[in-house]
Amino acid sequence: MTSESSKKHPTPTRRISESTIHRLSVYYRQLAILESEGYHTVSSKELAKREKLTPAQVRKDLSFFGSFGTRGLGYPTTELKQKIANILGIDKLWHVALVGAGNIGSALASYKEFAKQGFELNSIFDNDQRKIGSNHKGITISDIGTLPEALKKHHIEIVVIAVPASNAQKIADICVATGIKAILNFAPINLKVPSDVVLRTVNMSMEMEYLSFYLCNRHNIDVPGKG
Amino acid sequence: MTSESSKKHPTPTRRISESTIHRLSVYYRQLAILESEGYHTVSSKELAKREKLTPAQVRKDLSFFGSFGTRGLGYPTTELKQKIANILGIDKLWHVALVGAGNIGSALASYKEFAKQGFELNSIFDNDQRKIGSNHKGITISDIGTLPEALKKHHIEIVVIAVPASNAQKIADICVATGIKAILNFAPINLKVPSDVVLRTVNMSMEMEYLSFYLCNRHNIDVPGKG
DNA sequence: TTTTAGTTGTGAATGAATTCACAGGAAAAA
DNA sequence: TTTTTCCTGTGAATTCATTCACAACTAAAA
Repeated sequence: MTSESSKKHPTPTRRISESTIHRLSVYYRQLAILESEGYHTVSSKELAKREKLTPAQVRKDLSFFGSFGTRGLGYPTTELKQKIANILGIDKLWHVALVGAGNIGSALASYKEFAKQGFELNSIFDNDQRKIGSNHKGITISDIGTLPEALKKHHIEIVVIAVPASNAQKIADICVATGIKAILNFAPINLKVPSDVVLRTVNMSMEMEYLSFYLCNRHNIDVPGKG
Repeated sequence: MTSESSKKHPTPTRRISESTIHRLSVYYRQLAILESEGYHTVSSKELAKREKLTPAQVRKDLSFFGSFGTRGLGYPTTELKQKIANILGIDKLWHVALVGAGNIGSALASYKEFAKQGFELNSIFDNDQRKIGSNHKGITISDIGTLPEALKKHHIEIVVIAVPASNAQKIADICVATGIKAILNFAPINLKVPSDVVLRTVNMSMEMEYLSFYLCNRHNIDVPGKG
């Protein structure tokens, strides 16, 4: 961590929309590309063009967190990338545990993008005796019964749930009871967590259903994002 | 398909938001649960309570597509579920192809929820000679070079892309050229497709980044959905 | 030095999504 | 039959997100 990254960005006074946070992730990726292409600065216009957004949107999103640009010049590529990393909290290492070593869990354990962004997966849990003790990409699979103590011992901050829908709520409850405040859920079920715990659910069937709706309706109606 | 399901719902006259479509998927799942619990009717109040939404939101979402309820009574559970299936287009069989039989691709091929919702995965493609010809859950993995003709031959309507980011755009271009109008992308890259093709991208790193942002900021600011 | 071209940051205007509030209707109780 | 209770469907009001439009500033050219 550089001294740069530990400098705090101004605390936003207003509610930040989910869309804005999502776009910050998008800007971060595009800035990495611009950096690799040798650009030292980038304008909101160029950034917007590359992501099919409006320049005003880019500037407004960034303005919630501070003034990072120079009038007449644009934004310094590397510095802005670093600032966004700081805003998103990805300029530090997060300790992540994975629960469920089935099909999706195994795929996630092998997913290299996580590590690249500072998400360190160092614990995997399962309830299948045949899997417990075995090695997956250098990580030993632990008994799910040891989840509470292991979460504390390894200072886990984020739990990825990839167990069948029928077990997911039970796992979520254990995580919440152990003090976990962030859960990424792949089970196709609406988990209930307290309001101070942030939950993101990736439901692949629902993504397919969106595509299906569009295929059925694209001749009749406008669809968002399809100017 | 019943005669019920082929009856057309009224064409919406106004743009339907992504959020509304997403919530229709949510209602659909909750209606299946209510049905299994023996409820013949359900009020917008009850449906809202179970999904942490407002009753007005539920009624408004449904009203874009027609009048499905009875004043004083609520909505007929089974019938409404069927109507939503019809709106979403999941009361028919969709032909789906998967490109990429790596970690994520393999997990998706084994994902049972797809088949349950009428998404029939009947073709898998890869460029790895060791995988081509082998069997995955009863589906032979084909050479990616045969993609264009195979998409036509099997009447594929939806393509799931699960190849590395570096190859994803190339695959998307092939799909678009072959006439595919719906793509579900798992590669961590912003694919470019024409405006008449619907694209959904699932980027797991971005989901993690959202959690990270929340963990960093929950003490300072409001976060959407966390009243 | 002055002018011109370029770009940010932000209050105001606009547009979109959600919630309110109530007329209209259905069923059950009185 | 009449009254009461319940619930939908929807126009209006409100809240939230995006876009506009321009003052403020920078750099480079004249």
